[in-house]
Amino acid sequence: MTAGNDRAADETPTRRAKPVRPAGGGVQSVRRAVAILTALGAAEEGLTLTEVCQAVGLAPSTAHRLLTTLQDDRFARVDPATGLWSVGVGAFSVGNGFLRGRDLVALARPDMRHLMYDSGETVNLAVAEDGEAVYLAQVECREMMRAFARPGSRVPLHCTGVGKALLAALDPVEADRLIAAHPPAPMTGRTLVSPGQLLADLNATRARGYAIDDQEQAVGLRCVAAVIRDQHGEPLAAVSLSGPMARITDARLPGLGAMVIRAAAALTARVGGIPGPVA
Amino acid sequence: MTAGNDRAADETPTRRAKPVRPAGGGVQSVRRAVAILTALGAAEEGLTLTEVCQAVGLAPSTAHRLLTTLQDDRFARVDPATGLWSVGVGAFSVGNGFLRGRDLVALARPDMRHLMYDSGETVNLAVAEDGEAVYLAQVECREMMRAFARPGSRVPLHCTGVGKALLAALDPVEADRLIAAHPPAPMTGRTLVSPGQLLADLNATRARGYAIDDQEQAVGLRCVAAVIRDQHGEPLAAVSLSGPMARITDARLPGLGAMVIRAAAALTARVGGIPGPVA
DNA sequence: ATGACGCTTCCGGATGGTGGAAGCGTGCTC
DNA sequence: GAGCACGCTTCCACCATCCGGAAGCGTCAT
Repeated sequence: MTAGNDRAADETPTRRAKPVRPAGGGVQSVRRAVAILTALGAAEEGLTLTEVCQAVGLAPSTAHRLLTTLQDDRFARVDPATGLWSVGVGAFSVGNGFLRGRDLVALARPDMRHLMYDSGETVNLAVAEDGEAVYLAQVECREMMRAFARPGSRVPLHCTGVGKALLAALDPVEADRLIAAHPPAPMTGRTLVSPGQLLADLNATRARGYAIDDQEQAVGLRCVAAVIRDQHGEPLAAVSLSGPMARITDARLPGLGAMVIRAAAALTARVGGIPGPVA
Repeated sequence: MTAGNDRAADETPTRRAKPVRPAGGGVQSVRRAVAILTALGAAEEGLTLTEVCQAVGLAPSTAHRLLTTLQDDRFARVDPATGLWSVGVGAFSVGNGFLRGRDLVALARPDMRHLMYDSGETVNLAVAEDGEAVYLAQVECREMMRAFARPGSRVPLHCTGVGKALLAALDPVEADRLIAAHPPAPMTGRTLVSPGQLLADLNATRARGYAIDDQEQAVGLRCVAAVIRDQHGEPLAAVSLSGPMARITDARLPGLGAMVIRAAAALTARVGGIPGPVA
């Protein structure tokens, strides 16, 4: 929306030199509260009041008032001993409401567990959202060394198993648009950064039925992934198996790929989807 | 929700009576935004603007402005087709930050102490790990004779209150797998060793809401236990009350069971969990 | 014991929020 | 197909609400 901030003549010389809205019309205090929550959510261990102030650029009194307001609703909490603020249960409960409506996660969980038992590797479920993949759920394996992806965290599409599985299942023009909008950034030395390489890999993915991420996101991490489709045959989500190079060997790839394809097919059926019009 | 909107028909002639802000002790718009998010999170399928207004008692324009502000930060989202508002990815991502630093032991301690005072018996907290139960924390009662479980120690699932509470809450195939992997060993003359007995007891546990260990782990030791669930409704941990036969009499069992159920429910809420899909 | 730092509370001022009303757009009914 | 009704969205003037400087207080380190 065009921020119509130019209506008031603004002739007044003593006017604030901050006429432009940071990001358009909104409710300032709500926006600030959200920024604070986001900062808290990104923090590893919790933040002191001063750190919150630095993170969002607010006066201590303002930040404190917002924090205590959030605290009243359990959206934020403070450890009295350390004075560290962190995300509260309320935000967690509400955030999990995001998964409601499409009970994908609830439906997927049993299949994910079975897949974890069959393969012995960590299973992830992710959806595409705004040109990135968002992890929705994870079933961790019991190995000492295992991949960890926090539900809710975002990763690029071009360098992850789930991302490439989703991209490969999209309409090509849509995929091109997404790739153009989010230029592939190199994460490791093996990341596919040129559109040509990436498109070739997506073709291979389609042919093979599952995507392979061979240390393209993180060194030493491999995964395989397959797509779950909705009732129109369009990609809805992706499941992946991920683990260290030491366990996900070349020899195991076809077997793991078959497992993840089978699980994705089961999930597609479970959500009432149909296999896509395969080329 | 009795939306206590008292704006109309107030006694306020023209002047606020300078209250001690019984409920206004925060930032109004933030509080309202949080209320909206909570309403969205509780909704099964999403809410129309009008429903949001009714839920939180706001004017449509105000609710709309708050919603669009939240939408800018991805805390809320609207389906253009249906006009239904729901919780956005941003809230999901941020909310999951709660899991970092969700220290089950620290969160549980107050409730455990409370439970110990109410019951007069020793309280234990345990999680399932690799087919066994691991004690995480204990609040000891002040009786001379009391059960002792060292935090960190492992016990079998089949013969302990916490273990059976956890088993009973698991997916049946999962429970079967665990029982098969860890064949029930007899600890006392009363230990349930046959799978049939054990499964029957797990059914009884589910029906009753709490597990009973009647000298199945150690002679003279009885306990009751109930399960704590995570955000998916899956078992996360269990709390138990344990003591000598002399004090944990048949007559007290139902009362103690109710207490342990109540404590487990409180803990489930505290960790952002939801009650499981009851059978 | 003294200082320094950071958290919390308070308060006047004016910025930013509020909600009534008008303006659409859409989906029904007739 | 026309009209209607409902609900979403934008606009605007008023003023309640929120902002942030400053003072007060507790805690920790020197």
